Amino acid sequence: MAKTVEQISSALNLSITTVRLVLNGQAERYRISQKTQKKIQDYVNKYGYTINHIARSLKLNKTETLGLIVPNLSNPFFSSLAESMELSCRSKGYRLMICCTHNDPEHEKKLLASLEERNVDGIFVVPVTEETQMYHIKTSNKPIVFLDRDFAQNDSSWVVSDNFESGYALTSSMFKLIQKPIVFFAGAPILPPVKERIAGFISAMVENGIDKKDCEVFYSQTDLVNDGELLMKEYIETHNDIPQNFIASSLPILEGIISFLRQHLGYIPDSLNIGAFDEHIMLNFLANNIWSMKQNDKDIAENAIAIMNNKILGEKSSDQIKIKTEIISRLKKK
Amino acid sequence: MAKTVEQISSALNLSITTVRLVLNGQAERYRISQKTQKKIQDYVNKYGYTINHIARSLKLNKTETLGLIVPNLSNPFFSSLAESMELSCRSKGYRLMICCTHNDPEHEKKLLASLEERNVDGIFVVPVTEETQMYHIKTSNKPIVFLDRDFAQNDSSWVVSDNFESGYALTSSMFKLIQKPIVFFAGAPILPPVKERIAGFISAMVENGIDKKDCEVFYSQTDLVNDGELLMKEYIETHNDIPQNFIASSLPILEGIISFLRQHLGYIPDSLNIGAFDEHIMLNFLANNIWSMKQNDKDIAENAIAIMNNKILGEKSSDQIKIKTEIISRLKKK
DNA sequence: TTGTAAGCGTTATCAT
DNA sequence: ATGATAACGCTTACAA
Repeated sequence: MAKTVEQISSALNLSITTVRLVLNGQAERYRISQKTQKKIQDYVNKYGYTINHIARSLKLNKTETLGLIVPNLSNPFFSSLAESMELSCRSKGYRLMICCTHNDPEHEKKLLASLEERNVDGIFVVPVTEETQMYHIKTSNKPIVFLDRDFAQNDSSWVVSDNFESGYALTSSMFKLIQKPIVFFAGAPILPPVKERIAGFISAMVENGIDKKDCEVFYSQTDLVNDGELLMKEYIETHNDIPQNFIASSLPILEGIISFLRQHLGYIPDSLNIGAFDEHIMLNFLANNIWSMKQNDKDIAENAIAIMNNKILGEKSSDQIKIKTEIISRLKKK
Repeated sequence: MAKTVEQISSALNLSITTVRLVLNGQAERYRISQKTQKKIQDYVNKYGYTINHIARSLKLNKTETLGLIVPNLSNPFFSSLAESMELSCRSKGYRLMICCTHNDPEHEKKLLASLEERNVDGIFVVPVTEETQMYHIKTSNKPIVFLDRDFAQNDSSWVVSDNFESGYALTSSMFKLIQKPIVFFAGAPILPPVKERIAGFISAMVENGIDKKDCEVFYSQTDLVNDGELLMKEYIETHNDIPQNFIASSLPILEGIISFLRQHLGYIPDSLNIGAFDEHIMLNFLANNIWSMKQNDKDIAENAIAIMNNKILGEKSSDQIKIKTEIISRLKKK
């Protein structure tokens, strides 16, 4: 199978050019005779022909492939982002190579290098640290669009959610119902989205008459399930009680918090009012009042690929786009 | 940046071969002078060098890249499978290209063709239908390892979970506690895993003295959230009641079931006993007794890549491996 | 110790 | 209407 053009042409006693012209649909333009066309078509129908994209890439110096580097796929936000990115890329005629860094900065650098070696046309990155982001900006010679977060605050291109607004809206919504202070469990406050969500949270609290020093924020190191557990543990140790109203800065953090409660108490009190960043249908599983801020990953993906396309086409735009989030509330029926 | 070997050699007035030898770590073998080596090293340190993997691939006819085709990434099982696959591949020196079919057979065929055009060294597929699986087997000229399901029942290579045993174990475990008939909500019974899980379920029920005709199985078309909702709707319409004890054939189906209950009743009765295929930490969110069968995606990934490696090395093994699953039970404290 | 040259399968340009 | 050929950057065998 998988004849090359060379094989086809020699089998049919035609020149490579002739075969290529009909294979590339330029038969009419060059007025290749019907007979020749048919001969070639028949042969291809019989034996098949799969173009060698590698050779094509070498010649044209483009691969029609883009790279996506995310921390992981177990965070549902990243997996749905990856899925949306893959869809958007394909609709623009690109393949997507998805890689995970597992939060390892060195790994992230190696992945970027490896994508460049493979000559992808452009790279999307959810950077793990400020340092890696700066490194990529400095060393890469491919178009880069950063996703989900921007540490750099320079003229690099990025598409992120409007996290301040998101934190503000979530907090306001919750406060309207519960009228009480809310605790914020923050995964990794080094991450700009977390920082901004906290800022939005505090801003909304203050606006609702809560003193800034009464806004409790618990910090952790990373955005993983384990840290959610530690955060809740820490709260319980310091307060000798569980928090009635809280917000989790990401789904993995929430997963950890709930897991810890389940272990600690044996159940999840359904009186808790819970706010969450990122939406997931499994939030339905909770019996509580629950508000979640859904990021619009389709929108993020489409904007990101549009920017990338511009860059590839040589327009040196350095676009920076904030995408609106949407609140989903699930309230108990009384 | 990104000098090519050609550029380096002409800049330093050395031959291409010389530069290449030191870049490929063969300097000692060919006794390149220290001075020359240093000159090259310094230059590369200063200007950088990223090998053109595309050109290399064209010459060597291998890309060190594998393809993975899954239905989607929103099903947490597939996203964690993809993550594990990516890890395993990388540990063996391969890149992984992840693509989603969104359950579209034609799409699946196109993706496979496109991976072949890109000359990947091998392809992992979670096939959507028997027809596509057969098609791949017949038309592909790359090594293929099927994952999660095998429709073909011939000598193709696959790695799947032991789904009969999985269904049997889950049902037995649940029955031990509840001693009552259990309802099975089946996503897409055309899928071999679902079929086998049902067979295991029935086998366990019968063994526990339940008459086979009292084993209720509700069927649907696909494995998506929407079908879970329809299944529960159908049950409620025919029984005028909700099922006390049930099993969902996949997480999306369970998500649909729970969502429907939440809409229909306004809450999830915590008396329900729930069995689920595939594990997810968010099952912690449910207040119910819940048993889940965890597939060992790391094991699946490692076996799959091992088989692939053999195939690539030319050993015509057609391995077929069933991976054990593990039960996770979360029982309410009394 | 260093250099030369063929070839991988395309594309693109120029001849016939 | 069809054919010949250079070039993309790499590997590899062989020559000097």
